[in-house]
Amino acid sequence: MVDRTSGVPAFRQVAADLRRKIDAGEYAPGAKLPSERELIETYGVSRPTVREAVNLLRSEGVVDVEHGRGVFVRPPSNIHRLARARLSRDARGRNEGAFLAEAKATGFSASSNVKVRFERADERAAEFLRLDVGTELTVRDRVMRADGLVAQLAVSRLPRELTRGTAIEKVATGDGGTYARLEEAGHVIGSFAEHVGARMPTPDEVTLLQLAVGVPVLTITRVAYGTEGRPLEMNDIVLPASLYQLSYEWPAD
Amino acid sequence: MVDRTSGVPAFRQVAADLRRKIDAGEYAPGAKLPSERELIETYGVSRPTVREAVNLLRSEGVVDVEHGRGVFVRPPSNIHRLARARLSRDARGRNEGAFLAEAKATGFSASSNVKVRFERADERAAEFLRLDVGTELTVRDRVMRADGLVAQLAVSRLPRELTRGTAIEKVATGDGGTYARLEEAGHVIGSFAEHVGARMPTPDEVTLLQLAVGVPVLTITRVAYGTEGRPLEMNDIVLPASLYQLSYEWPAD
DNA sequence: AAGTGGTCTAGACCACATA
DNA sequence: ATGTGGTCTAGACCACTTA
Repeated sequence: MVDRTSGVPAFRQVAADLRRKIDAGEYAPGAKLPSERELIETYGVSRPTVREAVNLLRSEGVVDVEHGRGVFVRPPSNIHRLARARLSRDARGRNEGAFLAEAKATGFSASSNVKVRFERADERAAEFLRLDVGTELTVRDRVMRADGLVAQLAVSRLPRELTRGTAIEKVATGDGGTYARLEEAGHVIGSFAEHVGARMPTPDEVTLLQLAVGVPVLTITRVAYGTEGRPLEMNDIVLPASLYQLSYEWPAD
Repeated sequence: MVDRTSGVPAFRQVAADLRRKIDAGEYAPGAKLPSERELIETYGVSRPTVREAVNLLRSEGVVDVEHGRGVFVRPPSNIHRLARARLSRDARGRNEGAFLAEAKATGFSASSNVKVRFERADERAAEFLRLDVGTELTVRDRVMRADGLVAQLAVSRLPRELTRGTAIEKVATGDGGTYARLEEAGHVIGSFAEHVGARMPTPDEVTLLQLAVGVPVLTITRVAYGTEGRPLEMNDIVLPASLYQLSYEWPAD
């Protein structure tokens, strides 16, 4: 039963009590919570109030709701660690690119859908690639799947000048991927930078990545530089935060 | 007005229409959306339906709601870039530690509250620090503020063996912070690793970090290793994803 | 005082999952 | 067929902000 004199809204009291029971293990991961009708009885509140409480837990990523089945404690998902080694020349030598390298390493069957298009650099692209706004870019738009589930979105942009006549402008870039083709064309990669952030997904991303409510996305903007420091490629990557962790290591200096 | 025959729920249609108008610039960042009573008229739906639509936008981080004032398009916030240089020996030499280094660099006045305690290593800490479960740890629990606003939470754990008799067990560690004291005690730092993820905040974090609805947190687990590769410290850092971006760069190999 | 969002109720009907 | 969540209504009263 909720305390009507405390000043704390009823739906927050219900949510807090359920959260406490989940944390205490009273409802284990994967377990079903009482139905909305039962919670109405238990706490003495109306259905909209119960639903507001459940929605709060949902947006916190604590529970999953399945229509017709019930409300379940969200089990922790297996986190894939992406290490910078995924971008090493060795990894490129062995297969098709960073994503497929990782997938093979973790025993996943992987595939990816690619669309290639050309566009003019906007302000952001121009800054990362150190070009003038309006410079022609080759854009590779990829949806990557592991075991049939969509796992990442990636939009790669390169100055078109670097990609003319290479397989980078084809859908299939061949073994070692874009970076291998760049190096064959004489643009050896000297260094990488990654800028990592997180935000809530757009509705499009929710659909494409099949995201549950309350799951943010990690965003990575990766820039590949040539040996003289010239930016060769920028890659905007979006991945479900529930599935990935990014690992970086470096010597102290 | 909503289309009752489309099969798309009314509150989603309202949310989609408002989102479209925001994206199109019809409501600029910071602008006030029509009041709930106005939206009821515009779309021909009940108040709970309007509120459900607004809640959806809120959980996406698109709008902020202010009681008694209205609903506003959330303006983009200034993103601080945290680069790995924040952990360099140079930065330590100049000031009190990684967080204060960053704050000074960006012109913020910064402060931090620290609590020191001792506890036994749980399974996770034991794995990161390569110790046996139950080993005694020194734990430094920090709340860091920039210009009075809470900006990050950090929980640092070290084998107590390394901290006995040092200022690391005091609230004030002195110039250069924990890492400087570790090196003075003969434990020179050889490398760092950071494991980055994101998730929705717990209710406690929402309070401490004064987070708006729809803002995820970035989580960093940083491990500092000695020159022989021994883990010296692990640091669990939580920061609002709306305020920070993490940058890493490394030479191609 | 007037306008805004915050909370809550008591229902109704629909859609999905399972037996 | 039954139980589950999904959507929606038409109110009511409260709390905060601004004038």
